[in-house]
Amino acid sequence: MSKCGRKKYIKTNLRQMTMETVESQQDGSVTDSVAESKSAHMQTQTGQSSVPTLAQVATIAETDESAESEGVIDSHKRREILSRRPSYRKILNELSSDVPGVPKIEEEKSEEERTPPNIATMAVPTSIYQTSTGQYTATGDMPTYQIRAPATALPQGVVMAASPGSLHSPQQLAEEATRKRELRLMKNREAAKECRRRKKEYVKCLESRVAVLEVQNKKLIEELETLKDICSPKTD
DNA sequence: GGAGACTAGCGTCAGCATTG
DNA sequence: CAATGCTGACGCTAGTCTCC
Repeated sequence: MSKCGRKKYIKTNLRQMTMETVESQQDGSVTDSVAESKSAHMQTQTGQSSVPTLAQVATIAETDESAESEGVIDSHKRREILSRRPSYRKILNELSSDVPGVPKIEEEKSEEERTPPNIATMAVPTSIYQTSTGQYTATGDMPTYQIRAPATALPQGVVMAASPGSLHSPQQLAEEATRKRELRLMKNREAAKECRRRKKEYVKCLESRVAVLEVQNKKLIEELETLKDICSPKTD
């Protein structure tokens, strides 16, 4: 980032942080979801609790209006509240079982089988659209993009170490630790990309579903009006 | 045209879930 | 039960928009 951008960023965040601080100081309870999530995350930094989802945060904000602080919630209940929701893949697949036309997010395995290794493929963004009959249709370019990290694509300088038993010196151990870290970071990087892709797909799917339901709702309302007219003809 | 606001996307960390 | 996967949150960067 340029220095200008960096400055902008800091300023923006300072403003947000200030506002959050003011809010939390004003009423003693956190109403801002962002502030809530941030504070929750801070707790995780100190090893206190897990991170709530946005929806969960909203729920917490709603249900805990009367509660003065988190201390009121006993640890078990809080754990339930903060429990993790299923992955986007699961949610979308459950969704797809309700609505036959909704495309499933494909399993990792099949993606790998489909995509030759060492090849990064790019496709135009997935378009999930509805047909005139209200069915969801997924175009053929379902995998929005896939940048597969080839098995041999370890970062430069990262060498496949020998088995742990053959490591002797502290230096070797340090190198092994570094290598593991690099590997983990690389995998996590890819996982994060994939996760974001799925999330976008999931959101698109939900948006499509909303569109379909809105159309259906409109049609039903019109049908109802028609039936009303038929059943109660005007008496002039 | 410059400054600030807004947005999208990325890398990383942390912690729960899943798997072997 | 350790290793791995998944995902929310955070910090950051870069691009675009809007206002002056």
